[in-house]
Amino acid sequence: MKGKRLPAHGRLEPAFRRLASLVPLDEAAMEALIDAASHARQFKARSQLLAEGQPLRDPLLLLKGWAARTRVMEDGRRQIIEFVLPGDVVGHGCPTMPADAVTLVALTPVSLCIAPAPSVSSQLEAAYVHGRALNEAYLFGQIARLGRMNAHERLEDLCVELFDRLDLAGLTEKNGFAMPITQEIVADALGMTPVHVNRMVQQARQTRTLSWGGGVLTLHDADAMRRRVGRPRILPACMA
Amino acid sequence: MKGKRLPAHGRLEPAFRRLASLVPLDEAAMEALIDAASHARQFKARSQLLAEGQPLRDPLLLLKGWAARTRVMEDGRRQIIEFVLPGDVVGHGCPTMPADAVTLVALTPVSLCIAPAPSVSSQLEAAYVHGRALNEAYLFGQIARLGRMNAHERLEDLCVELFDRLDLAGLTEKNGFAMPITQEIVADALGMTPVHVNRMVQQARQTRTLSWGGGVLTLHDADAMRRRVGRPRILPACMA
DNA sequence: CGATCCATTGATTCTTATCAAAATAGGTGG
DNA sequence: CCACCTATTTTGATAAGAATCAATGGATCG
Repeated sequence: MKGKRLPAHGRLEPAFRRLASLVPLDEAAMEALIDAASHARQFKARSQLLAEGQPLRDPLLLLKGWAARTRVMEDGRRQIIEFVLPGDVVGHGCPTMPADAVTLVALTPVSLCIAPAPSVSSQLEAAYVHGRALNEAYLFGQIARLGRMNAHERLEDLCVELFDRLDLAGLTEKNGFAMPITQEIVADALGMTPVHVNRMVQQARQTRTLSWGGGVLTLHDADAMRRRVGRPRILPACMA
Repeated sequence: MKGKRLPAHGRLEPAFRRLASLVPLDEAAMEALIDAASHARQFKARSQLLAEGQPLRDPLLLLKGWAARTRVMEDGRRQIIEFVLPGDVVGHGCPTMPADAVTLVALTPVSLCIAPAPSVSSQLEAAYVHGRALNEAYLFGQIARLGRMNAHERLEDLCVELFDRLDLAGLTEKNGFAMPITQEIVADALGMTPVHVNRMVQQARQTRTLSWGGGVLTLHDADAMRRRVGRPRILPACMA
């Protein structure tokens, strides 16, 4: 397969585009990705992609749709640990260590494939490393959000994180992006009740901070918001 | 150096003992650890061990004392992302990616050394992998704690986590352990105010759930507590 | 002995959860 | 295209949980 046959960067599959944003990928990497994607599997929303504590043979690459790692308590309280977006790799950590007590669920219809082995290209490996580092940073962000921000700040902070993450995959347009999840799911991520999320959304709409409707979320001033939540944009090293 | 010269398991340096709990270590690993520890550096409480975003040449191994990764907001709010305890390795992630916006600070006087390269022994490498996996699980635990538990549960959950983690390093006695940090620091970890932490501690004392005083924390029934917080004990794979 | 840090207590306010219900949107089959 | 069903969003009223403000008491350490 020749380079000519690869799609132009602007039209890349979002998941590939995100990886290529982290580290420019060579042809070997692209071919491996395209091959892996050709064996992708589809899952319905709400399907459990990975059971709690299930050991993971191969790391998975999310191609399309949104997923989340969640933890559910006995009484039903649910916490989303992290969102998994197109281009994210899950299960890089430790194949032998199923201690996580965390489940991977599809939040929307999802397309998944096995992540090509890092050995096919050093660029691909570097992209994985950077991806892991970014995801760790997002985890830290989630902790700070839950621990030290109020409801209003949490919502803004999450919106900015989602925007920045989706932007790496080319899944944003100007100041907005497709937001395929419900307020209830946002509540599960932010450690709040759906009712309160709704109130915060109302408030943000009134202050013209954001619009959210019809499955599209728009940040009216992403930079101002980023400043307000004290979160410098998290970028991979190669773009800093 | 011969095996005979190695200290008996029961008298191992806690940091080594923790690593050895994850994966039994061979002589090469032990020697590398002992050698690394001989170049350890001491730091005072509150010293900043790693500045925000500073790239990390070599991963560090904490030998003695407690540290924490923290994030501080502009207005002074502080969140402890995770505690770093003896035997924990910091900076394994991604040497090239300083996007973290997280700082490593000593909570007590601390002794640190450069973690021996995993290449010295496959057992050591495996121990690192398991250590990373455990630490990721602790991170997830922290998120669920902050997102979905009330103040009382958070305190209990953290106590159980600390107990289990210290136990791996042999730093517990029966049901208790040395607790070298203040309620204010616990508050920073639990996303609460020091005042409220204090109230929860009072309450836990009255219900004879725990004792905390004179730098020692005792869990009167760790298993019951573990059940109450719905947290199966997190163990490395080799001990499950 | 003063100074400082930490733990503790009380009074009050603010935030967020909870409960209940109405309105809206989306999807399906007729 | 409509009627209907279900999921989601929205609104209101109230209660619980945690923060805030303000002090006091107890240690410990030069």
